[in-house]
Amino acid sequence: MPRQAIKKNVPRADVVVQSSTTNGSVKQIEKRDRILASAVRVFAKSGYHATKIQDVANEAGICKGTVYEYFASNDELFLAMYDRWMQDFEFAMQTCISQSSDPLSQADALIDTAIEFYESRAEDAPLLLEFWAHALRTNNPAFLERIQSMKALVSGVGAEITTRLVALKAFSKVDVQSFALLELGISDGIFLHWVLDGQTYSLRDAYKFRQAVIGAGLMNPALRLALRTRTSKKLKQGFLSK
Amino acid sequence: MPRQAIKKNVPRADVVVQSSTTNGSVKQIEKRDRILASAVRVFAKSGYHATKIQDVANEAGICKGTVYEYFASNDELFLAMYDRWMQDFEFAMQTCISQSSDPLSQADALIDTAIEFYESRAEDAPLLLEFWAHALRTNNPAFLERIQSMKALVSGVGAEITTRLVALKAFSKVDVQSFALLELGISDGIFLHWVLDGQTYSLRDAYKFRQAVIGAGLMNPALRLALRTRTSKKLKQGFLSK
Amino acid sequence: MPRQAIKKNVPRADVVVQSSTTNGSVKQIEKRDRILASAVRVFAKSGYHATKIQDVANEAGICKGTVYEYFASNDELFLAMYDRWMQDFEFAMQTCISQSSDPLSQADALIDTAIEFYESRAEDAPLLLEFWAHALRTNNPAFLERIQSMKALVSGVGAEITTRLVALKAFSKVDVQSFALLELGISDGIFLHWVLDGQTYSLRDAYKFRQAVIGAGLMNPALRLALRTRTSKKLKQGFLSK
Amino acid sequence: MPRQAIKKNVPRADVVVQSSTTNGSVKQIEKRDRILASAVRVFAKSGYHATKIQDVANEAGICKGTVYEYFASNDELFLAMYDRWMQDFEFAMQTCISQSSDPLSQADALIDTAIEFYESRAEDAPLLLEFWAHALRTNNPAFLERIQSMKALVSGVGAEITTRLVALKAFSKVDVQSFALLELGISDGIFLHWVLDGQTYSLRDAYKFRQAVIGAGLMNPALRLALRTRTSKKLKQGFLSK
DNA sequence: GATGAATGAGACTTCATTCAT
DNA sequence: CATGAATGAAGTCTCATTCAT
Repeated sequence: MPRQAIKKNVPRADVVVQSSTTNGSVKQIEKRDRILASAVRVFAKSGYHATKIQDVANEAGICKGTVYEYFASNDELFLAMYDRWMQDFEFAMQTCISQSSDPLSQADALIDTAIEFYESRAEDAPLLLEFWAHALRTNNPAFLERIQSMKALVSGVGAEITTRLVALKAFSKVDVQSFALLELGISDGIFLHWVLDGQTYSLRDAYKFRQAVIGAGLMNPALRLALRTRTSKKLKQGFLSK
Repeated sequence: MPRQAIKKNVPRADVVVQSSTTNGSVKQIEKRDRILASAVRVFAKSGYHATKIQDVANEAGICKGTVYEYFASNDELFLAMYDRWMQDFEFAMQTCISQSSDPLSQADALIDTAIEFYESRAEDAPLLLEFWAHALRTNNPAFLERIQSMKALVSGVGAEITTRLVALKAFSKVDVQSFALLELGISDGIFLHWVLDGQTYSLRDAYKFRQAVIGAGLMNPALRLALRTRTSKKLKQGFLSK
Repeated sequence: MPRQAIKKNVPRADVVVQSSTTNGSVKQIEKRDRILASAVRVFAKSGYHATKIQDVANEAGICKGTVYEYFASNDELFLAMYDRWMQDFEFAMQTCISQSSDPLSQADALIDTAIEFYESRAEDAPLLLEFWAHALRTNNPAFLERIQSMKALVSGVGAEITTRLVALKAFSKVDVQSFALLELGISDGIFLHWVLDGQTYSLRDAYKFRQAVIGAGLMNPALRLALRTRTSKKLKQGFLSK
Repeated sequence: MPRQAIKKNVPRADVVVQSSTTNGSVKQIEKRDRILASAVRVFAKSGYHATKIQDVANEAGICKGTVYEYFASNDELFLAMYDRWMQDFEFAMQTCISQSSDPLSQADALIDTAIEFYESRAEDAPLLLEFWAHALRTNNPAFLERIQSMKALVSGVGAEITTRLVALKAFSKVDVQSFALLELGISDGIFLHWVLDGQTYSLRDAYKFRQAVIGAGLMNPALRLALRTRTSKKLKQGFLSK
């Protein structure tokens, strides 16, 4: 069935619970994973546009035609890579949130998740930018859709936490959707400049600095007072000092 | 002068006050400008990677070879486009800053400049993302250099204003470099998501919302109190409501 | 294996005795040979500089891209053609030399080899000139290297024969290296003018005439006397009479 | 009259005896000469095929279009260059011959002329090879015609000298046409290898060595005896020793 | 399923030549 | 006459995609 690569179903790695009769499928899935992992390495090294199918095949130690058995195009590889990432991110986020029921801790944990996620993928960071840029240009709507659903997910979680913080009077009243979206923008903006600056400072410090600034903004006076010393110290220190 | 397109001197548009003896130069500059303008239109429509020199030539109503007379490559065209933008942005920023000597007004004005700049170039917005992504991938260091110098310029202005706000005790003490860089990141992050969201809400409202959040964070208690009503209203309203 | 045409191993045609397991390789080699043969035909007809990859592909009945699978450039094709020639020449020379152990006969045989080689490739003759001219101009050092090694080979054989002739007192004492090099120059010079003259006379006659002149020069008096009649006849006859 | 460069008559430099009314023509001729000289420099440096009209114009300090005023094509420049050379060569040869009436001295002088001519143009040497190669390939018959007439001239002179040497019984009887042609081939063959060898030895020594070999071949016994010591020394020494 | 040779559309770039100024 | 910008044909080379083995 070599001729229609596109027909291959695209199984989630975590759904691979297969009966013994679909044994062959397991192998297929493993191979698909191997190709995808190779693609990410090549993408990360050379960038999306400079990556040729042949490069991916070489990296995976297979031959060109075989890549087409599993992925119909570079675009599909790129999407699958994003899916894998976002799966990981979602998993990390859910794990993180579930550790605590206190919204303030959860807010912190959410940011930590983002930091760890990005820092652990520092080499792939430019790929995210390329993904965004590509999503805006390609005719394939799947790209923007993926981004939208990821945004919905993350800002949904953020909005929920914020809602609870407002309910607890820890935060001023605020349009939670807007605030969650703003937070997302801020996070990605910091990330963006961290990447453009060649990752020359600590992403964690930058995020913590932003928390000191933003947090201070919405907190109620009592809470702000309680955190004043810590906040003040962080503000004065910045995130650029070595 | 066909073989060294790169050597064509690249005069600032605003310096083109030439004596009659440099007549030929003026024509060249005008042609270069025309090609560049065509390129931007094509880039904006199809994206950087999908744009072929032939497309630019068609758009400009000239033939392929002529494009090469003025720009050695697509990259050069892309850089020139960015230069033109940044020139415009710098000019707008300087004009804006010089309107007032009050740092609070200047901070507002700075943000207004950014808003107006981006909104007036809404169609080209994805190009900025592509520029960033490309800068991280190409071997041509000029791309990242351009970004660095733009960052230095804007964050320099921001840092100066912040320094004065801190000196006036309007703002809490803060590492001004970090804060200026954070502001830049935040601005670009909001812009990024505005673009990814298909520019479906008002960029201005988003920026104003962010001012309510951030400004509230660093302001001294008196100032915050004075602005409380306005801030509170903005926070509650968000930027997503139509 | 498309991206590194150059890496294709370039087996000597006479070594292609392959086990059945290297079946694929044999096919590749055959195809390479077929392309090369086509290239030589096209080169011979139109000349090196006028030959486009597309022409070679057309002649071989394949498409452009396929040529690039086997040869990275026109230059490589040209070199391979020369290699093939020189392989053939070397083989013919070695065969010829080994037929006899008498140096005088060997000297004759060597010249016969050259004559037969050139005459049998009369159509390709201008290509040799082009190869020389190109070797002096291209940045690719392989061209001159090939020429040098061919010169070393031929003049080495010539020097050895001459050394033996001198040892036998058949020839006057002479610097054998210089003499061998001179012989080579003379041969190629005659060939050159034969080509420039449109191959309008017999190359063989010209070479024989030259033997009468040169041989007469170095031979010892006894030998010269013995050959006088034959030599004298050849000298009087020249090589231009039909 | 810019449109038909080809119509310009191609005056010999030595024929420029013009009335004052054709004053402009003198300037034209001078300019033509200047362009030609520039062309030779560029040809010599980069080779015929790598030379663009623009390069010639740059070297001459004029602009591209002007080259076309004087030469319709690169080919015409190449031919003109050859003409200039051959004019010089012819002049040198005639001068040289006329210095003496003794054919042996004239034969020597002829060779000296060739040596000096080639040595003084060592840098241009590869151009001669390119000229030959090009002559065999181009559709323009003028190239081969030029070569033929030069050959006729030189071998004519050579034949005349040889005829006289034979008449004087200094040389054995020989077909003078063939011998003259052989001499020409030998000269060019030595020259050819001298160029291919990177001009690493003395062309003069190589020519003198060849004279020892060839001269010895045709000379009558008495003459040979008279020159024996000199000849023998040259033969032993060769031309490769430093 | 895997392979990798073949394909050929298509982008890049160069440059001889023209021609308006 | 000189200029040099414009032209566009022509060649190089790449690589996504197909498909026979």
